[in-house]
Amino acid sequence: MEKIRLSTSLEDYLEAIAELSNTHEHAHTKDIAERLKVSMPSVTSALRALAEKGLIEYQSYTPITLTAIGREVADKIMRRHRTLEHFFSDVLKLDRIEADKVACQVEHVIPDEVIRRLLLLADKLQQMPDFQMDYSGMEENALLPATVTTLDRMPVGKTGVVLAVAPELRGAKRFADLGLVPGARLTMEPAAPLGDPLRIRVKGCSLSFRRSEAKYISVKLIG
Amino acid sequence: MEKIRLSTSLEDYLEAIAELSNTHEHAHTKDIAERLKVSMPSVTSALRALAEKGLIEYQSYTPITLTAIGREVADKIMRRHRTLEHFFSDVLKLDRIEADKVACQVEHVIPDEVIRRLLLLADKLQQMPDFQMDYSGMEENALLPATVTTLDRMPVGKTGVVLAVAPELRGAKRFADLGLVPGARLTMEPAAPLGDPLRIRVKGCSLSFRRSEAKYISVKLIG
DNA sequence: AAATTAAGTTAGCTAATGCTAACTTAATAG
DNA sequence: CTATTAAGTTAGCATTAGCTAACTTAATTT
Repeated sequence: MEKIRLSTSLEDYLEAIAELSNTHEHAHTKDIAERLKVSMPSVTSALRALAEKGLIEYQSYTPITLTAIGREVADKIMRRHRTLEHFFSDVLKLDRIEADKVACQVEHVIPDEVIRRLLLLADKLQQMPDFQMDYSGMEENALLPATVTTLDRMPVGKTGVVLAVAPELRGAKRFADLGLVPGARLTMEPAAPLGDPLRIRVKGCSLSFRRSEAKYISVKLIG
Repeated sequence: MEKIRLSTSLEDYLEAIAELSNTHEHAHTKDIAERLKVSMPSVTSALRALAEKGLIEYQSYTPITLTAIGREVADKIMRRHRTLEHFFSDVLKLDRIEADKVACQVEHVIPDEVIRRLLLLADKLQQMPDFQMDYSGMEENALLPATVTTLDRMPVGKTGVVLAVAPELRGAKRFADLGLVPGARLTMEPAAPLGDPLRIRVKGCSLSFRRSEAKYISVKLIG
């Protein structure tokens, strides 16, 4: 089997066709257009493209049918979609509509392996009956809290947890040996007058960085 | 402040410029091209587009600078990126490079609210020292397991957990009252000869569906 | 300072995806 | 069995985003 590369939008069309041919007798141009919120001519050209790739049987003014391969590809797309939707709705507690919308976007760009892991995570969490997430807090319009930043932006006196040290940082290994590893807790110490060589405290020792170096270190603020 | 709508690719360019102007004196066309793996002329036209939107200061053959707004927008994009990267690398245990790559794709299509929830989830899990995920199992090339499907595709005799019942299903409420709610465990019973009215057992009672209706019910297979 | 090289730009092409307006086919209603 | 309407298509245009080839500007060598 050759690998069939579909663009985002062709994946959407194929998915819509598959779903419509489940519920209705045939997938109609108009229904596809409505579902994907595009014009009918856009659908027509998408159909031509899908037919060229052997995913659907298509001739003008004639009902559309999925080929065997088309069916297979569509199934996979739908499986991916449903898995993501499940994660968004059951783990992240988005409402159905939102979960569907996000899944619809993300499904085109996320590798299978990541989906597999999301599913495993969802499973695991579902098997822990005492696990309860509270996602409330300024709901809809919340600005993304600035909890994840880089070291150079961290205010003096604050404490954070190291998330990652970019390998591009010169001497990253050396710093790792000194305790600057993901998970380590660090505190920003009062800096030099100009604010450039900045100092942090990690596991008892005190390290100093140029501000330009500090950009390479991701930190999650605590408290 | 007017909301600035950036395309996926312009977001990438802006992000690259912001990162380069952190590490290097200025962001150079060539460096941007290399980082994003595009040709230099592509960069030039992107620069023009960004300048037009007031995000960068740009004149031919002259060093690029971010405007105040550009800086702000770039910061937000980078924050989103880092938060996703954090989730993928620390929760889903993807390696740095993969986490970065996936974040880079997903960041363009996922709403802030979802990112916020992912961050809250990551936090929570990090605060549970005994929580350990095992994502192993045919690593890289794993096909996505078909564990999430729809009811109509479920084999006879198998058991599954209801994930969701699409509101489009006629009589969804009635079924919910009978126990068909997310989380409920169900078993597929032997069906009629033609396979059409299919029967399932949920919490002691037995329900039957037309195959076309069953499409609306998402199920995760168990075992 | 002239010559050479590297960086950056312009011009002009292609492909994907969408649109509107105009046309053709098929379906439906008298 | 026409006449009308609805569905579907074609033609032609616009935008985004990328490319190569050719040119211009800036930087570097000698």
